[in-house]
Amino acid sequence: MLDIRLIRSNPDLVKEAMAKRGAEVPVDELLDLDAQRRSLLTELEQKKAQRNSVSEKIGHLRKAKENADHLIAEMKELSEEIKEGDNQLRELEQKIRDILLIIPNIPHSSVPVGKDDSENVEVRRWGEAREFPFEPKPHWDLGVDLGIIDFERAGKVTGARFAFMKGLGARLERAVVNFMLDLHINEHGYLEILPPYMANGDSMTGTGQLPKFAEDMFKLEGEDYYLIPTAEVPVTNYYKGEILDGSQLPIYMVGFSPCFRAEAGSAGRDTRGLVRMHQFHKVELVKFVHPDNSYDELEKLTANAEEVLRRLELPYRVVTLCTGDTGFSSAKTYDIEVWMPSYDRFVEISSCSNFEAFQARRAEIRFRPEPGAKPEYVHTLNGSGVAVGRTVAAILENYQEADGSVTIPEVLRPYMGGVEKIAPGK
RNA sequence: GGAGGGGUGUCGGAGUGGACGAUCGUGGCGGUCUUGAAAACCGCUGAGGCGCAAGCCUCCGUGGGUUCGAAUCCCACCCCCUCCGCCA
Repeated sequence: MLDIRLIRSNPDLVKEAMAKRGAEVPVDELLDLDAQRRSLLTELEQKKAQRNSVSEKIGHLRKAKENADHLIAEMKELSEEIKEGDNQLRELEQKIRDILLIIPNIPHSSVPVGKDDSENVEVRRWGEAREFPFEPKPHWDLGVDLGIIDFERAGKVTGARFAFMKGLGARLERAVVNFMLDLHINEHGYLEILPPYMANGDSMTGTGQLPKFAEDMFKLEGEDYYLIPTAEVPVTNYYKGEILDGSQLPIYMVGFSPCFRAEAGSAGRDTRGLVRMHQFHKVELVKFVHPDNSYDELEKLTANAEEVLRRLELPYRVVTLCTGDTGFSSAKTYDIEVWMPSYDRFVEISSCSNFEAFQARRAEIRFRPEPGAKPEYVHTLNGSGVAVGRTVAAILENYQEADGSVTIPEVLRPYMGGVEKIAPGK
């Protein structure tokens, strides 16, 4: 959510930013509603001040056993007006909030202007894509042939875009999770969080999934509970409505959770394999930081996510998303893309964003810079550290051998009980 | 799921229709005293909105309602605690 005061004082800046994103936003309507709200508020406050002082007077008269009927009659009328005004005000505020909640964040000045993902800018590359002396298999064939992934039975038991992981496949997934968590906890200084896997509508609004992206989520019937699309939701909302002590910042948290996504509108895309599932695991990095250094924190967070791929020795690149491709709540996003041989291109495996005060304002997460000072909004950041299913897919594909086996990356072997290879027929 | 109790400021805990944005204690900050510290004493100490300011308005779990006036009365919902049931 943007600060209404910014929109009021600098509407052109906001319009320009929205144009860069390709977003249609009714700024003028908003300003008109805001002006109405402000004049109504002034009028109402005057009336309330009068009501308060006269009501007090009535109290005094009553105590003194004097007659106050004429004042009461007068106040009855004023009260009616106030009630009506309050209703109008509530309506206006609702309309204003409804609009504010669908306005995306303003892109940071360093974000390249562009219309879609074709205009994202590569900032660095790491590792070399392996040359295969044989035709590499896609991970879904490898997984099925090795007997470690079963898509077909998942289709029977649940439906499309689900999978069973079996045997060493399940173990590999678990190893990847533990490796990532240990790295971020022990070496990068994050606090481990195991969050709830459902969150209420208010939390979903806080991080920006609602109201615009309801169709992307699974909702429990008859409840205000949604399956989380990412641990970002529960972990960021952990401090919802709170005022933190400035000395606590920065706060680093790493949450592991399954993620549930309806994938509405992606019918026909990535229908095979582990890349686009209704349920997948993700290790998510979340930061609450001082506004002055949130961009340094974004660089560090991205580096923390990259470290996962370096240790797994998976080739990747980092791109800065352009204005048209940057997510709704984000001011700046780096995507990390891993090399996927079957796609013959890089595939997104992490998305690292600085939301500045956008989420903090929605979720009311503030900090007090100094004892006694006024609270300010924190800046929130998050990034996948990284997506587990896609990591497993990338390992299978990049580490496959001509005989259909898959070598386990060195760093994962301790987590696999020393297993070095997953071979067919085992 | 059933029965009962409860949600008030950092925390504890008063307050059952008007002088209560809220007694008191506690914690925090500042000061007096002291060689220093502790103790004692004095003062300050929630959030938000509008305003240059003075000041005004709103907020006692949330949302409605009654009333000239609501922390206080009524209704609904949420959360917490205790007991029972059921489970992992």
